[in-house]
Amino acid sequence: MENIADKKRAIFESTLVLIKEKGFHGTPMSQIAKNAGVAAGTIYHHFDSKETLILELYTYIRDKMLEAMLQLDNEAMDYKDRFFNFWISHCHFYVKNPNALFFMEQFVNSPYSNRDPLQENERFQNTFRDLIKAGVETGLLKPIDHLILSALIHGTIVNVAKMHLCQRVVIGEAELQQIVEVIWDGMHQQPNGAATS
Amino acid sequence: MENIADKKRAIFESTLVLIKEKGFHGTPMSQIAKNAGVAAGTIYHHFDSKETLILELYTYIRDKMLEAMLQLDNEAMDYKDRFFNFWISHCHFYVKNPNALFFMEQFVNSPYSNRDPLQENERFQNTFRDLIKAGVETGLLKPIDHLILSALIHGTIVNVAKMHLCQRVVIGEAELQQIVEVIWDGMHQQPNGAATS
Amino acid sequence: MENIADKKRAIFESTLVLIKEKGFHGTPMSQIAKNAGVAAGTIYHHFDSKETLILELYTYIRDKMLEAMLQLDNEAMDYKDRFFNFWISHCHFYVKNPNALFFMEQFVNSPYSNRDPLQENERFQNTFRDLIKAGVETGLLKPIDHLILSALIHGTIVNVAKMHLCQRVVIGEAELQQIVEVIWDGMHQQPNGAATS
Amino acid sequence: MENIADKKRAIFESTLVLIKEKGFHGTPMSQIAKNAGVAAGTIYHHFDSKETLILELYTYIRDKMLEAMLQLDNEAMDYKDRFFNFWISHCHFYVKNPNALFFMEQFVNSPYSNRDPLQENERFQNTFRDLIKAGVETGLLKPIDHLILSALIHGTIVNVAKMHLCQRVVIGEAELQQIVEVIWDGMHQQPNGAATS
DNA sequence: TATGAATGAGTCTTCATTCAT
DNA sequence: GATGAATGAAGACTCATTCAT
Repeated sequence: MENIADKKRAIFESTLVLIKEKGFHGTPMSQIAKNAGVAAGTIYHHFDSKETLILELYTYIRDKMLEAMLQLDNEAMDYKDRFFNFWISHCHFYVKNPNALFFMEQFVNSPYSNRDPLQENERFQNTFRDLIKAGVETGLLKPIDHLILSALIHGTIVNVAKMHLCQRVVIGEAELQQIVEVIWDGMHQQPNGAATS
Repeated sequence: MENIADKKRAIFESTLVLIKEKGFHGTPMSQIAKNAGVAAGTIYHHFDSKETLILELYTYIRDKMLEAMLQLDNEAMDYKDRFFNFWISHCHFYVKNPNALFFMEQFVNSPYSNRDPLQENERFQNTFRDLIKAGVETGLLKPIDHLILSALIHGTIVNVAKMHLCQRVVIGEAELQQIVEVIWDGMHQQPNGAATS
Repeated sequence: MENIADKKRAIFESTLVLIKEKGFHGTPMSQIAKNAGVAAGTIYHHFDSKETLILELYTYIRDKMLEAMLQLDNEAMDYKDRFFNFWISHCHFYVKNPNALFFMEQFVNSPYSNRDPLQENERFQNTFRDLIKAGVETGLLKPIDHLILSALIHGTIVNVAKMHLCQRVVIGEAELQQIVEVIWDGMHQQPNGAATS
Repeated sequence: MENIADKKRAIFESTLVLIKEKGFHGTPMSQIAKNAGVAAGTIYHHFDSKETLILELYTYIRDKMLEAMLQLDNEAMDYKDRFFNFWISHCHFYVKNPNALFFMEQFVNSPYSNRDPLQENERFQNTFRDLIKAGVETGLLKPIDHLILSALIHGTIVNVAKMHLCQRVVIGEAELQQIVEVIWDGMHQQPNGAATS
């Protein structure tokens, strides 16, 4: 039976919607249950506590995100294309899943994230990190600690997605392309090693 | 009286510390009061509710941040220097006020920020926006919607500051310089109008 | 089928163990089921409710206790020996079945026992009462209401067994003998009718 | 102000009544609060949790009991009189405070009592123990471990009080006197050292 | 009969807010 | 204004019981 997985998914999605609207605190388990179409007690057959639910929801989203991002990726592709792909598909994911974006942002800035074992998630981190590292090692990206480059990339993705979702600017495919160009131009290293001044 | 302002400040700082540690939900008014050295009821002489307190705290921090950022700014300076200054002093502010960073990040991603009239804050936004707009208009920055550029800049500042505070990379003045260079290189438009490819 | 009786017994024993450790309240039906090796719903094929289960468990234990106590009894024996036997075998039962002791003590002091029809149990009461009554009637015991004498006897048995189980004193066979001697000396009536002063 | 102590007392008494009627489990904090004339939350200003409340209630009762028992005691009195006094005033206390009796009996047989530090209560234990020890040392009582004698005494007190309260026998002052006589006769040692056989 | 996932009423507990002093 | 005890609504969580399989 797919039932169990289905029920968990229903609870995840219900939680996601409510947390986006009301925040962690503003989202009672009773309402999560109601919106998921189950009884309050049922949640506790699948998750030990509200905290566990949120922690697992985090992992669930990371997995979905990774899947979405790998769909277009291909190690045989040109580095720059892979770089662009990554940035854009990550951004797309957030734009298409705004609840996920707001959840993630609340999560990483909340005390929950400190308690997270962060191991499952490493699969996501690793994939991303390897791409950046490779760029630095092959000299395509400037010689800067890959963690810093990641921070820069991730920061831009999230903020651009948020700006889009807040409807403050229209950001179509053309704009996205233009934006990644900016990121790339900043991180890219000229073949002769001379970064633009 | 300075007393009132002092008491408000004490409440603000107490709130800031607790929210960084425990999050909005994990921070009861009673504890804010205790850490601020006042009685629980006293907070309600200064703030209508917990929500008001948090909303005002947001403004309080924006003001402090603006003040910090304007200290080194000077309209007579070279554009690139002003740009660098802005980025770096903003980042410095967060690094020196980690509680403020974590508060702001929780705030902007919470349902609180949706209710914020966003008017007070415009002072901050305006100052920043004008700089970016000027860059675009004078052709020093690529011709991209200034809101997008702001998003990119802000995203990088916040994420670099977080990475620094999480102690995952050592980020000294040299690294900061190097990082803004990346941002600048990405946004800067070559005099001849040809952006790097 | 022996199966049904076996299953009931398994449920009884599981309940007994858990109630000793956790008390009535701390013992969920689900755990009783798990420790008994059956499903939660199965219990309800054998008992109408948790209350019924506990009420029947009470009877189950009374029966086991009576059986244990009658094993050494024999109407042909000397009265004093029967008296000693009763006291000691009752105490032995509790010492060998500490779970039963703790269950009974919780039970008789709980609101459950008020609802108990107390009929089944009379078999136990009767056997015991008859012995005491006979003692009074034959003048071997002091002329005191047999219910009072029973209370005295039962109170000493239970408390001595508890003291033993709490490991606060070592109580071997010699001590037991000495203790019943005390009880007997107190209740026994001198042939000449003069009770000790 | 006596207010705080008064409020605690009101909560204690409310708890006592309800626990006698409904048991630990059947007594919700909300009802304790209502019967005590306070709000549910108020209880938590005085007690950390339901468990703490019950633990403190235990101590509260021990104290009241000790006080009642010492009222008639006097070291200058004849040993036998003190012994009788102790037994009877203890029994009286239970008869006059049936709620206390049922609470104590539930308590000592529940998992709560295992967590009790049992230190405060030692005052009670010590007073009682000293009396018994003195009896053994002076040869007035049979040479049996004082813990065993205590168990016998306490067991009889509690069970006689219960029998009285269950209305199964009328136990007046004359009967009480007669009963302690039984206990005394059992434990007392003949001057010539020959216990009755 | 046996199962065990699902139910939802009921519990303990927290905490924003009030108000008499 | 300041205090902090009191309030009680609301939330997380438990568990006896049911019922479709």
